[in-house]
Amino acid sequence: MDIIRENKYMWKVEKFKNMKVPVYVLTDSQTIRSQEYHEAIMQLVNVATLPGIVKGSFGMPDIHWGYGFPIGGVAAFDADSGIISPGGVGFDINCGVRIMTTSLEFSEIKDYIDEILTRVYNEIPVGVGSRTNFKLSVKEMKKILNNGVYWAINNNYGLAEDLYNIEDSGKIKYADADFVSDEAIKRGADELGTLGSGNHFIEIQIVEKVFEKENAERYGLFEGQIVYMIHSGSRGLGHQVATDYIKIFRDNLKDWNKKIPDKQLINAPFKSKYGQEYFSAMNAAANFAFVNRQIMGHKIRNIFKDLFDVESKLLYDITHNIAKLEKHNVDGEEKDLIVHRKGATRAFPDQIVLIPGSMGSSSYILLGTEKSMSIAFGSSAHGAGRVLGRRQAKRRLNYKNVLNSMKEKKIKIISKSKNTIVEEAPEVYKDVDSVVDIIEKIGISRKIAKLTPVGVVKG
DNA sequence: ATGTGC
Repeated sequence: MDIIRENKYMWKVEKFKNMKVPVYVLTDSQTIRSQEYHEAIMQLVNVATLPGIVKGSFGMPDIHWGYGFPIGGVAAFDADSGIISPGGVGFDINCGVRIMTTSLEFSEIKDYIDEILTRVYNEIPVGVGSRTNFKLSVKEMKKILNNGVYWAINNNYGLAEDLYNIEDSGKIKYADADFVSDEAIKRGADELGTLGSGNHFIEIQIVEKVFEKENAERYGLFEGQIVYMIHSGSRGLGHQVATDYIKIFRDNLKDWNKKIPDKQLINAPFKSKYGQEYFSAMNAAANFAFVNRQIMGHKIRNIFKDLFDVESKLLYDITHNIAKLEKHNVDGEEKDLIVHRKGATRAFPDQIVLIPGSMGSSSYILLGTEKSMSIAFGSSAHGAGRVLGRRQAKRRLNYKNVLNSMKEKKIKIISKSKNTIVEEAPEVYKDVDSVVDIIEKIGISRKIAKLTPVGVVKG
């Protein structure tokens, strides 16, 4: 397999064998040859063989191996002749990031970080299997799955204005709860407003640096400001939807999937019965995830209101695990496409892009660009990308050292699991600053603000 | 990511 240089930050694998389009990887010359890239690029090659794929099989700078499709991959399929695949979305449907801003400066809250973290930890269930102590009825769950954040606003979990600041207003219209299994609904019924574990987090952060003053001001951002970020998804409900439809496709679309180069790329024609049913269920799970982050954001907003008498503003909430029906210009022709972004963020012109770091490392607020539309269907990266697997992390790092380095950086942390701390330590990820620098140099997003954590809640 | 592994 030859990887050729297309330009300074774009690499190409020409079509060979059954590939319908080339592979394009957006990154610099240092990372392109690394081991974790090699596996991911092989997966992008496999994706390039799938029916109806348009233009290219794209890798963002943070790509690494995932189920079927790599994490950090973007692939768009013709809505009429193409496919939809659960592996191209990921198990955590609508895993995403929410950022909320306050009018506070760090100096005003620096003595209260522990108190904020303790209250967040006490009021929001975190960790593996985190549950609320109430169970929603099936009827209520279906309302949530169909109406997304509109349900939350109607039930006093937030302000009406929040709807303007969520991707798709927190409600994807193609959702249909009738295609979500009883089992998935059951799993979700006591998981609404819970963080989960792994790379999910709640952080209190400082705006460390503003890059574009005018744009920062437009969004009410200033250096020294306190903001908070939530990184979470659709919990067990989304996981169950993915599991259910992978099985449904296996049971019912055996012939259709005969030629896929990897079993994990199992898919359905988008316009088919099974394709549409997965699309409806996936969007229902996406709405659940929007509400999940809405409820956590609302609770933290109330904690800040109670402690400091300030109102927080939802700046933006974005997903980085989803397949979306979008119109894009391909070779001068407007086409309806089903754009799979798995560990990739939509980055339309002038739209907020959020890139979360991990524990000790920084997070970023960026803006999408016109140029991103002409590269990978208006997409950008979603994080730093792992360099160490969970097992490797446990072998090379230990809990005390990770905590000490957090302490040296003056970052407070509350966590449910020692394992998670080691598995999600900053050292386990690529340097987020360099990933962000690359996406800015490529031109798919522009930096608006860099955020540094002062307090972290982990599962 | 996940009531963490078929």
